Amino acid sequence: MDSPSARSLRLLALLQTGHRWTVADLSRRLEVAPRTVRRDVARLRMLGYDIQSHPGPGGAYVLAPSIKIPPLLLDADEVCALVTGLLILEAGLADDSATTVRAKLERLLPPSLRQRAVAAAAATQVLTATHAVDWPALGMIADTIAVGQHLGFAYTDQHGHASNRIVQPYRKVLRHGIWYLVAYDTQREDWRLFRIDRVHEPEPRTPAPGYEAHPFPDESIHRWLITDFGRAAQHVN
DNA sequence: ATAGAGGTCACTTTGAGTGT
DNA sequence: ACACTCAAAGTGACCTCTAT
Repeated sequence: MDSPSARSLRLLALLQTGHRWTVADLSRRLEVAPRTVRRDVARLRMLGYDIQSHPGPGGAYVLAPSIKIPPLLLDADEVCALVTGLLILEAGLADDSATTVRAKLERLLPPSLRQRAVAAAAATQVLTATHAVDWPALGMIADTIAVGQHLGFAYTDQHGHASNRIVQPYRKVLRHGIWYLVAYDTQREDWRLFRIDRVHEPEPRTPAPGYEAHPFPDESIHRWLITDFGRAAQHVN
């Protein structure tokens, strides 16, 4: 049996089809009693969704035709957590990408939750340094990690020395507003840490035939990042 | 007569708190 | 760690009222 939240999400998805749904139809589709369907409808209305009903013969539930709502169902605490997370990200970024995401989220939320999102944003101040983020590069790195490709790029180290690298990317890490790439350098045959803002012209590379990916030497990437990252970051490539 | 709205009650499930 | 208790929430059944 679905949890109440999961069932409400399914109910919302059914209503979004634009069809007129009787309680009997919905109770069959959701495999719950009609009374439970009505209670779920009431819950969605409390969240601000405009679900219209027509008493009497031929009556049915229908989502207000002017309302276009995505299948997004969050409670007030989850909205608060999500907004806070975006604010932390906003504070660490030099561009407005997280800000626009938060604006879109607010537009998608029903009124009562939108009020919570706005309140959470207005009441929160995050203090941190900001750094420019190369989103296309981050996206490309994520893709290459996901599909097991290598990454080729030009790199300028902290001393201004330029070099060309081909690496097996492992993780991108955000620390103090700076994005790093943890990767195995296939030419130097060792693990390296790269600042992504010093990476230029990254492009996916197909690994050589027979190449076997290097597993990260420590089974706990998280522990490594916590205990060794500070030292490693001081000697970043 | 049909169908949605909503109140009440009993039962079940779930999670927190407590004792051993 | 485990068992037990208890409160809260969810659910289904039954009912009455209202609108068509």
